[in-house]
Amino acid sequence: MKISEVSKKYDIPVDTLRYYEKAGLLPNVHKNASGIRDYSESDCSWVEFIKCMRGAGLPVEVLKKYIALFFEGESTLAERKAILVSERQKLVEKRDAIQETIDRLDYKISVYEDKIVKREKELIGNSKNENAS
Amino acid sequence: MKISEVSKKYDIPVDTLRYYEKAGLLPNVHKNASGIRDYSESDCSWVEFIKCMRGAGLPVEVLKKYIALFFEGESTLAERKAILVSERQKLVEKRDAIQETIDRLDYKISVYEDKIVKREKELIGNSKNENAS
DNA sequence: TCTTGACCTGGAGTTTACTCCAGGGTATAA
DNA sequence: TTATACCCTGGAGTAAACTCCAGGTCAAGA
Repeated sequence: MKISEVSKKYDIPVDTLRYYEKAGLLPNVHKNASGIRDYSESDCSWVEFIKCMRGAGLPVEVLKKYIALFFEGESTLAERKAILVSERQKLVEKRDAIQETIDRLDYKISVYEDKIVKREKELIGNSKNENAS
Repeated sequence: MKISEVSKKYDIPVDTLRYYEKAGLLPNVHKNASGIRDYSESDCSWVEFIKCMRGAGLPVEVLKKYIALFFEGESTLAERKAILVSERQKLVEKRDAIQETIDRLDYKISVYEDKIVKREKELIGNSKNENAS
């Protein structure tokens, strides 16, 4: 698969795909004789994984470390798991912080709705007065 | 309240508090004759609000706009509400993306646990063989 | 009076994650 | 065979949100 196809498939700019590779997130993308990338199925799975993780905000550095450990083999299983557990915990905290903010916004929005209705009523009242005077 | 007290109370660096002010998030912090900031109760409420919103990832620019509208008065109620609704929606999407990633990590972590247990068993097996030979 | 610590400003520097660009090679359709 | 579209690299540029620093003011305690 060529880079433009991967880009389209996962909706990631080609520059970003090259950047991820340079950063060490895609260590195994094969290049043909004239230097053009040819993404394998496995490369694509990694792209999809990276997209998901980046979408949740995991740092590129963390993904780089994880992926490097992955390609070191079985001896790194425990360390890889530790990374995932730690990042999972951070995501839970982030999700909860976001949820609290959503709840707070919900409340504020409902207050705004009340205020806006009230103000509209007042404006109608005023315009009636204007017409009457 | 002096800046260092606000900093301690909300766990926000003094430099960040000054930065927020410069960015327009705290338009009303009073300064005494010698130019030293004195945060009012109301300023503190804004600091707390900003901390919550920034913690969920709302951009400084958006907060700046919201706060500017707030100080313009009642005529901006609808516009302010629209900002909150729009940001709320983005947070919901973000929360859901994070939740999906958490779920995915949970699955991966459970797979890792299985693999690690399996590998430990094999290692014990090998060491038994070693002892026997 | 002197020193210490907290405060001030304007502006430069840092970090993260892209994003863009110049300059150049390659393949393929007309 | 020539134009067009796509690919490459290395490196510079950008955006957001801080974070740090130099150089200076000011109040209070020894």
